[in-house]
Amino acid sequence: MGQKARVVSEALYSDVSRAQSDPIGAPRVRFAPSPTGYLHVGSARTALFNWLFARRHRGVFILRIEDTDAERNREEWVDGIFSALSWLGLEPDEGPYRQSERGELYAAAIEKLVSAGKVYACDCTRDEVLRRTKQATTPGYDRYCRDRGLAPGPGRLLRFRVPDEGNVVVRDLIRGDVEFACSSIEDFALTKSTGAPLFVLANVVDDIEMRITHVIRGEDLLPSAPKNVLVWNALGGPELPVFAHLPILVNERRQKLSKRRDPVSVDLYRDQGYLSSAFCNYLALLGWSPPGGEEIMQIEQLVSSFDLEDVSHSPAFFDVRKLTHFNGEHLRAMAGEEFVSTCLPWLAGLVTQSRSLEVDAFRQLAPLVQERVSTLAEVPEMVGFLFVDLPEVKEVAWEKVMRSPVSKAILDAAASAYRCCDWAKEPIREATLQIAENAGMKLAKAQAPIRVAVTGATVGLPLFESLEVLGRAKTLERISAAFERMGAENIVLENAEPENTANTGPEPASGVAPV
RNA sequence: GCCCCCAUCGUCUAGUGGCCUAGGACGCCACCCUUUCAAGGUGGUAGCACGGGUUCGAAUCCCGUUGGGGGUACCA
Repeated sequence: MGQKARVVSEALYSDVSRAQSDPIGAPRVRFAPSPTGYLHVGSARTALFNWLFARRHRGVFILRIEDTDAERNREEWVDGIFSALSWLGLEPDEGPYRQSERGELYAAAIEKLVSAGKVYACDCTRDEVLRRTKQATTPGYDRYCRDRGLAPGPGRLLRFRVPDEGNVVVRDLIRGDVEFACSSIEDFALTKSTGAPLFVLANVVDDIEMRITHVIRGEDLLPSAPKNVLVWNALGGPELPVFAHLPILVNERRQKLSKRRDPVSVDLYRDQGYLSSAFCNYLALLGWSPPGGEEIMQIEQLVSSFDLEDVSHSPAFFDVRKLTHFNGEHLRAMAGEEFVSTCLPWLAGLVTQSRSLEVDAFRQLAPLVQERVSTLAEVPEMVGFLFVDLPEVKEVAWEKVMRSPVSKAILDAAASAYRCCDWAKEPIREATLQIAENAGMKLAKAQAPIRVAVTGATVGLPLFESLEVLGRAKTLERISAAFERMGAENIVLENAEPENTANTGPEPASGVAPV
């Protein structure tokens, strides 16, 4: 942050601290999305920063739907935004306001600007403007209608009369003062030719009316900030708001996240099993870093340490791998019961018999699941073996460990040992260890065929705990099913004696892969 | 084209002139732990875009270059 920015922010922060003891001066911020059907991750980050700032300084977080464009205004388009915000826990203190319901305000503002001569009517068609722009000296619109004295009316849009000289200074908490020469700003349109208000107008009218103190938004809006300032002053608004233009979020090609090729909908992450707390945590660290350095934080910690002056300047890449790591951390930080109830909806598709029985089985293994998953979506696969009659054995798993006489011998031994041992984790482990020793193998290697027979996979939850919860009957049933399949595949049983691999040729021992 | 913003490991970042031999986190690699897989622990990998200044001293301040990005609608 440059020297200028620091000076500016110090001045503003003294304002803020004054505001804390004076509710009338408390910061008022707004998140102002347009209806898009879903919440974009970049928008979510903007909403989060606004919300955090408001919470941190005991201010007010306002939600305003910028739906002045009638063609893009459908009710379901806003519902998606509401539900995503609510999932994230970013509930507004005021609103939602809808610009489509605030037409009188804009009409009054237009009236005011017209009578003050701040705007003028223009009846140029887009083609005409485009054609003339090419040889014009001014940027954009060539001011053709500026002095024609056209009366406002149907078919004529209203343009802002940008001063010929001077600069517009945008005070930005993150970037310092940004100056724009008036000569580089075109006479922009404030209304459509139908008279309908455009974004630049409605946005400023509402910010004034809602007494917004801090405009926190994406950097892509920085070029429109000088226009906002111009209109604000023309409207005779009170003290200008302070801007804070957040660095944008980019993809791996360093371009603004696009809905066409990047996964940008917040819903997508919710549906993939990410926790809103982890999502907010990760989003907060995109462009901001906590003074302490500790990255894994709950929402309350975010609120207590957040500040706009710690926001960085450069675009940030949305890295789903780091998000996933954060999610795992948040999952593991949950209380056991909370983790169980959070998982339940993800298990709904697996329920076969008695729900309470299955929930109970899941609850027993949940602590082991909890430290192994990084998204909720991984849960069903991990415990699926509990809820079926016979597991679906993955072919690669079968190929890898079951095509061996040694494996068949282990299953054979396990079948008899498991028939009589006490059915609990420890005795099962003891019995299995005995089998391994008899076969001259490590426990790690010997448990593999049992795991495949019982769960269908080479990796999974700790085996003996899994067997205990599964129950003796199902365990034996699965082992014998695997045993029979091996018979059908002409895998012969051999002695469970310790073998001398040097003499038995290349086949047997190497047939069991360590898993 | 014009206007504006930005520039530290692959990524997110700490760094506000000496504490920097540049710190942390994700990822990756190795080892430890271990009933598989994770988790956890330990260690490692890798960076100040370039060129000029200012200064006793620059990742840090200034200028320029280069590179990247955003904006440029009767969308928001």
